[in-house]
Amino acid sequence: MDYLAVSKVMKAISDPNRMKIIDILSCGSQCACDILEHFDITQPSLSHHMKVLEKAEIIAVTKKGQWHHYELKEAFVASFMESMLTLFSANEADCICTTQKCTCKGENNHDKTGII
Amino acid sequence: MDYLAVSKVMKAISDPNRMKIIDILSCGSQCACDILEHFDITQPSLSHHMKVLEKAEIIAVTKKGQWHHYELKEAFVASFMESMLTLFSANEADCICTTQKCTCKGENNHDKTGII
DNA sequence: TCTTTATATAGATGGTTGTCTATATTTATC
DNA sequence: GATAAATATAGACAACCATCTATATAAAGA
Repeated sequence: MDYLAVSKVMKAISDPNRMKIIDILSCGSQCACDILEHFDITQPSLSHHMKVLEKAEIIAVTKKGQWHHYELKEAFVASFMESMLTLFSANEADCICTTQKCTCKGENNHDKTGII
Repeated sequence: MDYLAVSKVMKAISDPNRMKIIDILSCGSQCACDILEHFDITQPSLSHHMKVLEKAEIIAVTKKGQWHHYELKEAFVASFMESMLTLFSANEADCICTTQKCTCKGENNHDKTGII
């Protein structure tokens, strides 16, 4: 698992305002000026947040005249949820506990023999 | 949805090293010294990371003698995955687009009439 | 072309964070 | 009790980040 890559995406999500933006966009696409009305931040601050989400490939933009319409990328949602499932699941096939040497002095759920 | 609360938990997860710790613990509980061997950081740095995860109620500790055994909290995994589903899903019943006033000049998926 | 509206960029700033070294605390063992 | 091992705490520091004000760009309409 590419921890750095996934953590970059998570950091993009884990700001309260950006999380709210995602929640808003989960209902359908909206332009920046509409999104802004849900917040108490300035327009440049929102612009910054949109850039962060865009760079993380969480949202996509389509420009119509002066309006920039943002939408939540379905592909992102699917791949992110799968990453979270992988992270929290004990998948012994490619688990870090089996692929990396484990010199446990304590307990380890993979080795009940106490040899390792 | 409590964006601040969820974002605090996400911030706790979204460090590459802490994410790796979670991945390790998803295989079963381990003590700090065993976890440390997977990393290139110092012991105090790991101790700091464990505190962050503990404070976010992502992991739990049981102390046996000098060893502190850490485990991933099942309750956290369940509630976190549910939060993510809520975040990404368009739940029109309590969606922010319907509960908050929306003065959209552009498009909005909840209102096809163009009145709002 | 001038004005208005929507969005982006530049630069500054205060706060947060991940890491380190050094040291303390706690527990087991000799 | 002295030593060793596991973990925690204190304090420092560089890097990052969310926000702001001020300004620029781009598109639409008068």
